[in-house]
Amino acid sequence: MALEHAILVSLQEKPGSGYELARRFERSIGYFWTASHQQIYRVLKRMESDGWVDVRDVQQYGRPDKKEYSVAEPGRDALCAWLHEPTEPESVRHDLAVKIRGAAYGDPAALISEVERHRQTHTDRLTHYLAGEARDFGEHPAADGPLDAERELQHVVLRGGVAYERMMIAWLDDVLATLAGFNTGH
Amino acid sequence: MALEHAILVSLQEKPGSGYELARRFERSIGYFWTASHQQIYRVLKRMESDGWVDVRDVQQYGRPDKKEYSVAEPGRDALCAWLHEPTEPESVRHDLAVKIRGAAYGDPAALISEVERHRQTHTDRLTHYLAGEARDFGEHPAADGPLDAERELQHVVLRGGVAYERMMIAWLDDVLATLAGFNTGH
DNA sequence: CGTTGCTATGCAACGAGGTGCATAGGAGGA
DNA sequence: TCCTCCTATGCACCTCGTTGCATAGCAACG
Repeated sequence: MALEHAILVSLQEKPGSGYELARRFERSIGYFWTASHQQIYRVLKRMESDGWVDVRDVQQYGRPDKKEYSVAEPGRDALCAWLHEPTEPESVRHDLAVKIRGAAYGDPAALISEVERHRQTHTDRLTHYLAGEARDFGEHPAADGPLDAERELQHVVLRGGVAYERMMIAWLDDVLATLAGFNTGH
Repeated sequence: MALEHAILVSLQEKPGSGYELARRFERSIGYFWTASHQQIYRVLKRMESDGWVDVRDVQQYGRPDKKEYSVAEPGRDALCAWLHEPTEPESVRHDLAVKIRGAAYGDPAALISEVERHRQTHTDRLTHYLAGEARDFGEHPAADGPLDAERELQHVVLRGGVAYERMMIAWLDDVLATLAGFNTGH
């Protein structure tokens, strides 16, 4: 029930079309909230009919026209209200953890390549995050970037991503060492 | 599409009823894969009609009778096959991260109690994990517990949970320090 | 006896989310 | 010219998951 709010935040940071939002959900926002373009278009329709966002037709040359969405007053109110109500769920779905526990009843060695693949994904993301951090949050003092609060809050969320990836890489190394123990007949 | 597999893993570790599975999904397995009892009963029905699990009526005294499920041959095969196919999604849904980025357009101070509440939840979970680790994976050598592989794999997953909670607590402290910076007008 | 609470199973309805497909304009290459 | 790819929007269908409710046995308490 919070995709609306993720979209509101993204549109506050910068107005854009459904397509552009979908691209943002493949990076930045997408690192802690995933959404497909179908979902985004559907929710944007609802938000528009609820008056949360305004739409503006934008003609483009060299590419199809688009609809640019921006946050309307009721949308800002809804976002503000959401910030004040508690968030509980944080539902978790770690396929890999289930697989690791399940490996005891199959072939533990078969998991090694899978775990290594996940490790690679996480090192790639970490590299990507660190590059983004150096680019957007280097020592230069804000310059023409976003406001201080916006900027610092984006930065602390990014640091969370960095911490998460580092933790995962260290844990996957632990998992690999454990799996290796079975091969060498520990 | 992996609740079936999570149930298979849990039933491999120990056969049980839908109700008992629901309890397990409130702890242990539930720490990395959530499921409600309605979902579990529905999926168990399907797994039974697919021949993945066997059912046995168990009469109980002092409490209602139950159906005890255990993994059948096709279920073991399905679990083994799943272990060999790659897992990609790992879809993420971090309300709190969205809220933190959104706080720039509302009242950042309003988030402090929310973040502190989350921090408390994570310290509680960490304490709980560490207690479980000391209980189930203390220095005593396996004793009458599960097999070595099963035991070690359960342990490495638990260590993952511990690492995750520690990372979250450290990050939430970072978030709180950042939010405090706005109050003191850094 | 009625109430509360735990064990145990289940249905109905709804909304969220994913898969697959359709459409359409334009760019660039074979 | 056809093919492929990128931008851009959208529908239809189906599954997953949540919410709310219903049933029923038994225990403990007042």
